[in-house]
Amino acid sequence: MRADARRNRERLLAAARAVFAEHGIDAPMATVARRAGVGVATLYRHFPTREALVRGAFARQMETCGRALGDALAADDPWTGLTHLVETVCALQREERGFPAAFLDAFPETREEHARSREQAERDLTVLVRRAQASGALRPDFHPSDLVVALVAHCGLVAALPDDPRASRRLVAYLLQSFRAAPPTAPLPPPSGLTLRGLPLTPEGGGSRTPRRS
Amino acid sequence: MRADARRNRERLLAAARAVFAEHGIDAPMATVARRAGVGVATLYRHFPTREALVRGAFARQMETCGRALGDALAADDPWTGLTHLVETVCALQREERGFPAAFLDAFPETREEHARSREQAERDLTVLVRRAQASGALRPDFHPSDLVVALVAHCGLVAALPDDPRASRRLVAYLLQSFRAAPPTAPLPPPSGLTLRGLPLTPEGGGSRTPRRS
DNA sequence: GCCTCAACGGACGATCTCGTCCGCTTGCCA
DNA sequence: TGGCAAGCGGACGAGATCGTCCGTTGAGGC
Repeated sequence: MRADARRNRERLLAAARAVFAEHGIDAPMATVARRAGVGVATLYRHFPTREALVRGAFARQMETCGRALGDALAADDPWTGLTHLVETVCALQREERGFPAAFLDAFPETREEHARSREQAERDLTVLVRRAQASGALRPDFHPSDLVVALVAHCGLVAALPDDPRASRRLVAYLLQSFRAAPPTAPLPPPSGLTLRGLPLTPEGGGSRTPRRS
Repeated sequence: MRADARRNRERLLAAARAVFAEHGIDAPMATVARRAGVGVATLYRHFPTREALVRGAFARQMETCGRALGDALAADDPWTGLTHLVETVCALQREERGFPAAFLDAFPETREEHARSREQAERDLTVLVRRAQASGALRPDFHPSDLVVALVAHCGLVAALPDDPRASRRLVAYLLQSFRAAPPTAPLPPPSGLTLRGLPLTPEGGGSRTPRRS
């Protein structure tokens, strides 16, 4: 790859993050190109689709999410691991503007290519949850899919209120406290059964569709 | 108003709900008109802006949300009232497809016209929270803005996963349990201080902007 | 230093959506 | 029943975005 091509690629990614943060991930491709100081053709040459650009722009964040699950499993105390996992992912969503939208966009459908690593992540999460329950810190009726529910809800919150880190922190605190085992609570409704499809808890986990808001 | 005009208006509202549910509230106006079996001009005559159409389509839901706060205040037990409030609003978001997006769209900025009734709602909510805390059921560090946080987060969840009522119910249950006063929990981060601006907890509360996703 | 081709840029046609304009239709009152 | 104005429909021009095509440029191997 020629030096100028590499340079332009980096410029495009930085411009994409800036533009997505400011105008949302539906911002015109031409805006990103202009911000990067290149022509549209160059943008399309490097990233043939908007999805490829989004994926490229937030690749680092996706990877961080992916590592977070591994770190959580490796932690001495499973509850601490789970807590760190939730806080890491939520902090990322809070801090990188366009990321929550990319995260949500990535969620609903993902190519089957990454099915293998997703299944692994799924198993890891199950193990983490079981261990945390066995340690007595996590409530016994917690279901792995509850983590997905929590992350998607938090994601929706920061997408709606990107200027309010306090709201995010507050929600995370409430959720983590309600996950904690406590003596006598009312039974929960049945778990949602959501899987990790597309959730970037695995390093490759990225999205494919570009759904409109519902 | 002529009979055919009234009929068309109703048709348009029904079509709008159907189309918004299926394609999101950004669906082309022409699609709504076609679904209603009328021309675009008729649509624009009845609803000059997309916002007016959205507002009209979900007016009943907005009103229900508005009443819910009054009902909560009137309830014998304030905790029961608060619980009903949250469950009513969340059930509405869960059941009417396009409503969560409309709700979120309505949120960030609202005309100052309704400032008065919003302030009233704000006061009502504060009273409700104080009463529930005095009764011992609501945790003392709960802040009225936490209700906004919870509703927006739930809204984001159902907007992202409109086909999964179980996820919604699960989140609501976790949140309500974490709001409940319990002996010894870690201190929460500072409250977000969000207000009810635009949240349709007051009968007139509707939105004005059409923000893109962030 | 020269030459070649990878890489560039921006114009352009296609597509989509918006909101208005204007001639026609029809409900309703006298 | 007749007339008229409220109401209707669809064509249309403006504006925005997409993604491609093609002539030009300059990076890097020799």
